[in-house]
Amino acid sequence: MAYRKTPEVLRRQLAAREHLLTRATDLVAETGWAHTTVGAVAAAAEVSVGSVYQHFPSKSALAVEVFRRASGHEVDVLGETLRGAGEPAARLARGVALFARRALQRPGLAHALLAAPAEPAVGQERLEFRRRYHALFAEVVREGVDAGLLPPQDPWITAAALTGAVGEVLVDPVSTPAPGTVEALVAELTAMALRCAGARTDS
Amino acid sequence: MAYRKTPEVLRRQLAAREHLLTRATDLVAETGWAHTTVGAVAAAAEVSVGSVYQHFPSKSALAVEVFRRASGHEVDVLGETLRGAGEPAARLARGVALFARRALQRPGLAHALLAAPAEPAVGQERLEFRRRYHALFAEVVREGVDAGLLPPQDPWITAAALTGAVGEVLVDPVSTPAPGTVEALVAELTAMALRCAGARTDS
DNA sequence: GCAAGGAGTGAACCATCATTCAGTTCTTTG
DNA sequence: CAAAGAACTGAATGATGGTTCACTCCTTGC
Repeated sequence: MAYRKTPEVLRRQLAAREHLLTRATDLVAETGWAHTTVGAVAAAAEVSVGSVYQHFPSKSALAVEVFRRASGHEVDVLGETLRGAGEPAARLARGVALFARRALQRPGLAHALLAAPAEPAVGQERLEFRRRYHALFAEVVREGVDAGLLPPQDPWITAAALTGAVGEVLVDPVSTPAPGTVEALVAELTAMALRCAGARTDS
Repeated sequence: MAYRKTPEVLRRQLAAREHLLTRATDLVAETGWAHTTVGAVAAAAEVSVGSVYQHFPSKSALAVEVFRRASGHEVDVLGETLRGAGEPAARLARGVALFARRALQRPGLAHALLAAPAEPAVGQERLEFRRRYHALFAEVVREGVDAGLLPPQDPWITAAALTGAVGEVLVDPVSTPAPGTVEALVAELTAMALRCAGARTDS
């Protein structure tokens, strides 16, 4: 035997894979899924088209991994906040604000993850992650209802509304124009979320 | 001159056009935009591919018209209800219920219109119609706020949440399984909408 | 240095569709 | 019925973009 994979080679391979993923994510955030062709990703990562297939079995697989990474991170962050300390309503408010603020910081990526047209495999993945968002929101709402802090309601519907509301705001490119408007928007969204869940705003 | 268009011929042409549109709409509702190719539409309408181009300059034009017809009808119906008689909150409740009920009656079409991946031209149209839905909802909310019947709020955000919430419920294929569940779902959605706008539910 | 074998390359290949157009069929009118 | 002029047809065309593969370039271990 004259050749064996060395740790150094493996490290380099992994790095190349990471590089492809980050460049592909950037591309998706900037241009959307439609413009993210294999050729474009390869060019952005400064490798050949063929090399992409050394790391991913197909374009779909690459796209799905891009989606999973970005979305997974959001779910984790949101989950941490929603499951944190404090009363359910307070956690809900913090979660919505965090979710919205993060999305508004990276509008392109948020749009790609939540709404932009994508190939079927990514669409499937999107459904799966939407379910996770719903589950997280629904859990907090359920807690609030069970503790008598929120009025009786179907937590799943409320959760869907919250996800949908934030998503809607992002889908419309008319929004997020002035940087100074962000906090006002977040405040309005949070207030809406609390009303939506039936929390007393006693403003 | 040996040939001139006869009213009969014009009628037949118009009928063929209508036929194409209805079959295309059915196809989109059943299989989504991706599977709705020119060839598939032609086959469904039992005409040749070339004939499609006698009625529409391009596939995009056909798709856009399919979308406009279906969505336009929904906007009209919703607008009528939201601008009808009664207090803002009552109209809002009726509008949401109507919107949801109609969507749940034709889940495939609703999904195609609100969420399914589509070509850019249709996506653009979708944005436009989403804005119309928002405007309709926002108008009612604004009326309620101005009349002091609803708490101060950004009507646009509330409208976005309402659209998003109904959309979310439809995007998830897990929903709308049992036919008997529809009314319960509509009731929950309506209650959520009223909370969302800050209307007193005084249940 | 060198043989073995993987990694990297990109032009060629292939599949999918939208679109066109030369030929055919149908309608109208004299 | 015949000529004119549309409407209809579907195979050919063209564009796009994912996938492959014969080839070159590196690394490794002797």
